[in-house]
Amino acid sequence: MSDYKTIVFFDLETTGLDTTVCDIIQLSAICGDRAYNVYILPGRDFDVGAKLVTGFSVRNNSLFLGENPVDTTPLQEALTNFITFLRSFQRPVLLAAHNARRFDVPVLTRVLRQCLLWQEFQQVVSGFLDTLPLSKNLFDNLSSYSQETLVQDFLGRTYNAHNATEDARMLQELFKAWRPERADILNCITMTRL
DNA sequence: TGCCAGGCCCTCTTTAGGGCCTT
Repeated sequence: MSDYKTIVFFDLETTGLDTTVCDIIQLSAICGDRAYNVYILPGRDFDVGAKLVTGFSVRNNSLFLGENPVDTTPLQEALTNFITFLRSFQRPVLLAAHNARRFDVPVLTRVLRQCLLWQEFQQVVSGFLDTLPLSKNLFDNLSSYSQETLVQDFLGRTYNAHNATEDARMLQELFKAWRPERADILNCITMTRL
């Protein structure tokens, strides 16, 4: 039975677009005023596009955002802490991201399975909400449905896209502005357990 | 040198192709 009590908005920055191999370098989530953010040192090289778009790089085995080094957390610990963060909300919890079904979900699912945390995750998160089809269902004939354009159109502002913290925060703001009906939301959910 | 994601959606479609969306 698909249902939810809490929606947590999240975003990943990764080393590339190939969901079968890319590494997560930043994981951010927000629900109301409560936020989670972590940086992870990738185990593989960045695709050229990802380096340009995110501004992340690795030098001397350290992760940099622009010219600034950032503290990193081992992947296993980062995911465990993420699940602990999610567990603090009223269940069932939905995780929402833009283009979640095609990008964030396969990446997050793969690394959770690799770290043997998928079952623990499933106990907390009942499903994923994809705000890309949600936006298309809610609003016909927009020129673009990219998150950056939607933020410009609905919130009237530009922001630091491709920083996971800002992306997750802006997605939450968009969702508030859209005020979707429960039925609209349930139409765009992928359950974690079938 | 040239390749380098992939599934959904749309249309001048279905014996197909190109754009979108995520990094």
